[in-house]
Amino acid sequence: MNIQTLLNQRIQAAMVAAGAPETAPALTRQSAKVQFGDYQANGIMGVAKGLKMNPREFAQRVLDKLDLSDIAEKVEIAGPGFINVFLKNTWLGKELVELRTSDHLDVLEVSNPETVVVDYSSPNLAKEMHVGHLRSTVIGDAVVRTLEFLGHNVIRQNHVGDWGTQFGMLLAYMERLRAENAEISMVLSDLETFYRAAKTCFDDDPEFAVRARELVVALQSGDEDCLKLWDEFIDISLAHCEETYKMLGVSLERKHVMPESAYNDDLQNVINELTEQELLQESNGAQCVFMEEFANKEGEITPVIVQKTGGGFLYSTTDLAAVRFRQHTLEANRVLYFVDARQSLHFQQIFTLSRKAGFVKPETQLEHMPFGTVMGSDGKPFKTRSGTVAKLSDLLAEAQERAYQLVASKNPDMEEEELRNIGRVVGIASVKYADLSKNRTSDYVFNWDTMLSFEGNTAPYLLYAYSRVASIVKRSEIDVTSLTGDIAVVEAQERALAMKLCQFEEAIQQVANDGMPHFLCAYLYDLAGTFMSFYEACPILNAEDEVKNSRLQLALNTASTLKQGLELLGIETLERM
RNA sequence: GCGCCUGUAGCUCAGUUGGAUAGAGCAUCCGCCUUCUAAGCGGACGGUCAGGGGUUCGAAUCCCUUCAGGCGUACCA
Repeated sequence: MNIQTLLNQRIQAAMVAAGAPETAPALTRQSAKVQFGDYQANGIMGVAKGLKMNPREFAQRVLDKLDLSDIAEKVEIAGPGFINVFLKNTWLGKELVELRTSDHLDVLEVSNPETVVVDYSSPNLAKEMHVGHLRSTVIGDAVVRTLEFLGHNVIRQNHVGDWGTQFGMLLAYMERLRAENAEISMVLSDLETFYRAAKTCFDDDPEFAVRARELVVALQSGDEDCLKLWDEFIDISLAHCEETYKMLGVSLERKHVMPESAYNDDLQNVINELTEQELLQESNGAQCVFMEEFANKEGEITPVIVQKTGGGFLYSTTDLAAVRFRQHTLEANRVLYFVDARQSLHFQQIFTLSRKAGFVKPETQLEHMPFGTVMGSDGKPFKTRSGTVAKLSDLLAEAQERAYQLVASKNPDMEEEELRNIGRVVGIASVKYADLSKNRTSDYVFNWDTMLSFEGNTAPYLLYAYSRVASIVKRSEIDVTSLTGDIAVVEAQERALAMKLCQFEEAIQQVANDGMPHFLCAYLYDLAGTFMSFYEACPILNAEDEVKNSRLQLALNTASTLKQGLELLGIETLERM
């Protein structure tokens, strides 16, 4: 149930009936304050102006055409011309019974599912995943889960970097180790060390550097031995990624990997098509596209280089090939790119060029979902104490250890095994939630203490709230599937909780539209807080039968909404903590 | 130089696309455990929304400008 949409449609229809143009927006929103009711329509003033009418007078005409008596107990005109809607408690109660008996939290699957291609995570396989990959991976995964929950056809694309000059260096080092009869898979168990060792050889040993360059050429010309070596490296590196995904609880699998190298055979075709369409222009030996959209005031254009002097291709070329693939083979209606904000210009260029070249249909949406940088407390990009970029797996291990210490200190009597599991869930959840709960586009400061705190908008608080609800449901010893009867919304805290529960769909709709999971986080935090207040004020298990039955259903709805919401964020829940 | 992003309470962050008296958490202070998990709840304090100008019924939000910071800007990705 999406109350906002429902009210918006009905108010808008009333506005049209009252003489507004068809396109006039009702702008129905959740009310800013309790005294303004549950929902407010903000569109009246703007429309009245267009009609050259007094806004309050027009609001009255709209009310004359608006019948909300089935769901609202009061609809009033307020201020300069707002329409405030106060929903009926009985209606909320009925909706909550719907919610409880629905297997989908009463969220309607979209009637027109889209094929949404989501490009996220996309680490470079030359190195291990580090903290810089956290945001794309975690945010992308939350959006993917949300889109799927709403019924869209989602195609994950892990556009990993598996090609380029640095692989020559890595392959040369593998070759050397092999000559020394070292066990390659063992040496590659720590990719970070491996990379650094290879780099040292490359910098210090001229012979090695020559060999590295030879291997790049061999690799790109399809030399079989070289490809075998490369395959082996890629396989091990991907296995590292998968380990991290598993640890993180991210839904990416091997089948979602669509590496850069997969487009190799298509790159020349991209150039050919651009040539045919007379979009290409040679400049300083490179093949470029000059688009007036990227001109400055003096008319100087920042070009897109699609082929280097000497014939080599670039990431632009690969991205263009990927756009074509996603349109023509995957048949995307919408393509989302969860990539660092620093690549904004690059994507603007790729998207604009893709349209000019007809690589996508006009109605296909290409959306860059940029995100900010994870910062240290010094305000600079997050590093470890030693000053290196933090490996993601190390970071996650530390999170679990820190959470374990916390949990163990609060539960001295708990079994070690359970403590470890709670530590694992809370630690991972804390890192993910700290990231997800911030506005995607801004930078944020990485801070262990705040993310692991039980106070405020944090994973521990939400997990605790969930375990509290779960505990109530369990203690009731009632087969919850057999619950029947009405949900009576009486006390203020019951009403606040009821209202929140009915707004789940609105929150996830925002996540799907804008690719911003922090809307769902804010919602869940609100919901948890509202439940806590209800929990303090309204006894559940000790209440009389009918009240108990009603409140238990409220608790049950809270539990399932929290659980589902966290699941959409890719966060596990705990029945006890 | 040019372009993009950011600037909101002492700190960390929201602010539903232009709506009503700008909201949370932390910190500080004051209350609440013989009843369902106090890892909790209730309350208080705290603001020139970086500065200035403009647009209009109405601006943290849109436009112009100044300042401060970050990032990008022709053959890395």
